[in-house]
Amino acid sequence: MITDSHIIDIVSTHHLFSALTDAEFKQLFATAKTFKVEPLENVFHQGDEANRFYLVLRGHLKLYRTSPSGQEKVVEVMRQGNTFAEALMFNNKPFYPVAAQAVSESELISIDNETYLKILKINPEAGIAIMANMSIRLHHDLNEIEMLSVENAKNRLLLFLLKNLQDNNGNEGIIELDIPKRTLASLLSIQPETFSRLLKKMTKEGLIEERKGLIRIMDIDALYAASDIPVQSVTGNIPTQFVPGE
Amino acid sequence: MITDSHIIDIVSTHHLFSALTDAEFKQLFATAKTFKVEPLENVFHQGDEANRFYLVLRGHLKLYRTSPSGQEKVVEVMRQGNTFAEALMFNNKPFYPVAAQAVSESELISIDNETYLKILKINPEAGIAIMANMSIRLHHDLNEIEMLSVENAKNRLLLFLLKNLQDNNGNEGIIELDIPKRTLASLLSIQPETFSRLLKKMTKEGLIEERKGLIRIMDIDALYAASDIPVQSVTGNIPTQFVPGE
DNA sequence: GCATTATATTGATTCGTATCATTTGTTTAA
DNA sequence: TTAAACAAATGATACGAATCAATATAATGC
Repeated sequence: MITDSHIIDIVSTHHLFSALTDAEFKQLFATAKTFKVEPLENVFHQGDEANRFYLVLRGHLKLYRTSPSGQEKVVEVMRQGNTFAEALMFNNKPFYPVAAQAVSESELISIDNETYLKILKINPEAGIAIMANMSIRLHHDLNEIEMLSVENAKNRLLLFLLKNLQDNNGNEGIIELDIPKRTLASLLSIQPETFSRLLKKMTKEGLIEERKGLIRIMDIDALYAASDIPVQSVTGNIPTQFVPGE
Repeated sequence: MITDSHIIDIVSTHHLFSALTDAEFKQLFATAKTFKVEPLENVFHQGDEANRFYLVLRGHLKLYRTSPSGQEKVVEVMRQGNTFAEALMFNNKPFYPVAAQAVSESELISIDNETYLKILKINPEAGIAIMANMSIRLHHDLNEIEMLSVENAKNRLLLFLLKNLQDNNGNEGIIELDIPKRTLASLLSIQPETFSRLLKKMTKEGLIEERKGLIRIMDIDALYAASDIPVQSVTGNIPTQFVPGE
C-alpha cells in the first residue's frame, strides 16, 4: 500500500500537475480515482473510450497493441511516476489505441480528461506554466540523451571538457576541477584509472595541459577534431522500439 | 546559406510549431527574424531582456553563465533544430539567465514571445495541440534514455526481447523477426556477428529457441533474471552536467 | 537449374576499458 | 614531524565486443 503523503509527492512533482494552483489542483483531484490492479489485469483495452489518463503510483504496467492477426506488441512500459494516455487527451483521440495491463501489482490514479482540459481552456496561464515544465524537461532529456549517446570514455571526457569550458580566450580554455578526480571520473562513468590514463595520453598528445586543479585546453578546435562526437548527436540515436512492418 | 524550403522544413517539424494552424503560423512568422551570427558573436548576454526565443537553423551555439567571480560555465550546446529560451517565455522570466554565443557560424530564427503567447492565450486549443507534441516527445525521450542507459550488448538484447514480446502465454513468449537480423543488430547497436553469437549462447543456455523468423522465449522470468536491467532504469543515470559547487 | 548476390554464422585477432595489485603523492591530524 | 588516511598514478591482466577474414546458408534473377 502507498500512503497519502507519498501519493501527493508523486503527483505534485509530475510536470503535468506541479504548475497548477492549489484551487486547480483541488478541482482536478475531486474527479480523480486511485485504484489497484493485479498482474495480468487490464486498466483498459484497445479501442475503449479514452476519457481518462493515468499516473502510476506503484508497480509497473505494459502498454500493448494487438494487431489484426492477433499478435501482441508491447509499445511502452510504465513505472512509478509515469503518466500515460495523456497525449491522447491533448490530441482529442476518442479511443485508446493500445491496451494497458499490469505486469506487477500496481496502484494508479486516473484523471478525468475533461476536467483537466477545462482547467487549461479556462486559464491558458495554467497550460503555459505546464509547457514551461515540459520545455525544461525536454531540454534536460536531450542533454541526457546526448551524454548517453557518447559511448566511449574518451569522447565522454571530450564532450565534458567542451561543455565545461570556463574562461576561454580565443582558442584556449580552462576547466577548474574543484571536485576530486575520482568523483569526476564517476560522473563520466569512467574508472579513475582510465580517467588518469586518458588525461595523461591527451597531455602527451599536446591537447591539454594539467596544473594542480586546472585543465588547460591548448587548442579547442583540435580537441573537437580529436573527438568523433557527431555533429548531430542529439537526434534519433537508437530507436527505442522495433516496429515490424511499419 | 540555408534555403527557404530548408527553413520551413526545420521550423515546421519542431514541436513548438508543428501543431499551429496556417493562420497562426503566418501570424507568428510575421514577427520572426532570421539572422546569422559569426563564431564568438553573442546572440544575447546574461541579464538581457528576454522577449524572444530562438530556433537554430544551422551551426551551433553555446549557452553559458558567468559566475560573480568571472568564471564561465557552459550550460547547454544548441544545434540545428533546437530551440532555446522558450522555457523562459513560458515561465515569464524577464531576463536571460545565461548568454548565448555562436561556436560556429550559425543561422537562427527568432520568435517574438508576446506573439507566441498571444496565440496560446487566444486559442487554448493551440496550446493543447502543442502539449500533445511535447507529451509524445517526452515519452519518446524516456524510452530512448532507457534504451541508451543499458550499456552492454547482452542487456540491450534482453531489454529488446522483453519489450517486444508478442503472444505471451503464461511464461512463454514469441518474437517475430520480420526484418533482417543485421538490421535488428544495428538497431540495438550491436554488430551482426555479436548478435549472432549472443543468440547462440542464449540458445545454449536454454533461455530461448530459434526457428526461422521466430524467437521463442522459454521462460520470461528466467530472462528477466539473466538480465541486470535495473528496475528503475529510467531516471537519472549519468548527470549531463558537472556543476561545480552546487 | 545454376550462378549471383545478400545474409548469417564461425573463427582469429585486436582494441578499449574494467579490474586487481602496487606504488607514489598529498592531506590531515596527532 | 611523522604516521595514518586518502587520492592519484602506474602496471599487469581479464573480458566484452569490434574488426577482419573465411565459410555457410538463403534469396534472387536468368
